[in-house]
Amino acid sequence: MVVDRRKMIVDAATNSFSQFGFKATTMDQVAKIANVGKGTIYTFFSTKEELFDEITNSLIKEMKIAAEEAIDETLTFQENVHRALYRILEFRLEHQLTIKLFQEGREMRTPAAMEVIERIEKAILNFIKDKIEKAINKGEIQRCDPELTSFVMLKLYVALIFDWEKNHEPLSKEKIAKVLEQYIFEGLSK
Amino acid sequence: MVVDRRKMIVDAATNSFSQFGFKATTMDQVAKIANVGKGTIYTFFSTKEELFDEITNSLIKEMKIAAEEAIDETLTFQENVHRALYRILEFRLEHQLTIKLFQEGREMRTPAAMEVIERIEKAILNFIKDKIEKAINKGEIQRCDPELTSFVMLKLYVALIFDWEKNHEPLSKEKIAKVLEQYIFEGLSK
DNA sequence: TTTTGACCAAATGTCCAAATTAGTCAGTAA
DNA sequence: TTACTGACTAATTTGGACATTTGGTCAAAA
Repeated sequence: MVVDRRKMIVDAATNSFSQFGFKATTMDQVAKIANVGKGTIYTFFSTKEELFDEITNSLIKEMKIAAEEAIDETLTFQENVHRALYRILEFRLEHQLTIKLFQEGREMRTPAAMEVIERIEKAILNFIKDKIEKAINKGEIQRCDPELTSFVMLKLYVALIFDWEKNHEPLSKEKIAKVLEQYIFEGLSK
Repeated sequence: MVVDRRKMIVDAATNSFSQFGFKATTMDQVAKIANVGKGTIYTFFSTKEELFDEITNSLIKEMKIAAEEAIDETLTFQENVHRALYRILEFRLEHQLTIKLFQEGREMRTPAAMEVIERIEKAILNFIKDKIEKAINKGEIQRCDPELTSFVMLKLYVALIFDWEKNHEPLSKEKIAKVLEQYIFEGLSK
C-alpha cells in the first residue's frame, strides 16, 4: 500500500468539515484536497453522511478519551465529575470541528450538524450517567435517578459555561466548581 | 368618547400577534380588524415595534402578577420559588402570544420576537433575584450570589420543564419540586 | 481490480418583475 | 378646529424562470 487513500479522504474531509461545516463541504472539494477521484470516495463511503459519521464518531471517541483522562481515581466523585465535564466542554472550544458544527446547527439548522450535536450530547449524558451509577454502587453519593441527575448536571454546566457569559463576565473554572458544589452537592438551605 | 379606538387597536393587534406572530402581522390587517383607518394606528403608536412593545409589556406585567399570586407568605422560600417559577412557565404554555413568540424566535429568528424573549427572561430573573435577596435578608437561606442563583434556578426549571420532555416522559409538578429540592436546596452528597 | 472524472438528475442559487408592507399626508368628516 | 382616513410611496419581500452547483453513478482507463 503506497498511499492510504482512505486516510487521505478522511483527513481531507475532516479539514473541510472543520473549516466550512457539513453543508459547505463538497465531495468534489474533498476529492481534490485528498488527491483522489471523486468516485474513489464512494468506494469507501456510500454517502456524504456516512463519511461525516465516520469523522464525528472519531470525534466522540476522542472526547470520551479526553474525559476519561481527566478522571483521577484518587479524587472524590464530585471532583471527578467536575473535571470530566469541564474537560469535555473545554474540548468543544478547542476543536474547530465541534465549534463549526455547533455554529452550523445553531445558525443554519443543518440537519446533519444537529444530529451530531444530539449524538454528542447523548454520549456525554451516558458518560456521566455511568459515573453516577458507579458512585451510587460504591456508596459515594446518595441514591438518585442517574438519568435525571446526569441531565441536570450537564444542563447546569452548559448554562454556566456557555449561557452565563452571554450577559456576564465568564466564570472561572474554580468558580464553576464552587457553584456546582454549592448547589448540586450541598444544597442551599440552612 | 363613543369608541375607544386605542383599545380597539391594541386588542386587534394582540389577537393578530398571538395568531400570526410579529412578522406575519400587517398594519393593514390590524387596522381592518380594529375597524379604524391605518393612519389612526400611527396617531397612537409611531411604529409597529412600538405597538408591539406596548402589548408585550402588558404581557410581562400580567406574568409578574401571576407569579406574585402564586406566592403564599405562609409557605417557605423553597415552596414559593417553586410555585412562582412553575406558574411563570405554565403561563408561557397557556398564552398563545408567548407560545407564538417563542416559536417565531426559535424558527424564524425574527429580531423583534427574540428581543421580547430576552426581556421576558430578564424580568423572570429579576423577579427571582428579588425573592432571593429578601430570603437572604430574612435569614431564610444561606448567603449566595442572587444573580447567579436566580440564573441557575431558571435554567434548571426551563431544562426540567421544556428540555427534559424532548427525550423523556414529562415530569410532574411534584417531581420537579422534588428534584429541585434535592439538588438546589439539599445537595447530593452524603 | 482499483481508480477515475465526465455525466446526470436533483437541489440550490440568481435574477428581476410583481406584489406586499410600513409609514405618510392631503383631504374628508365630525 | 380636530380626529380620522385610505390612497400613495419608497422600500422590502416574494415567486418563479433560468443558470449553476452538488451528491452520486458508471463506463472506461490504469
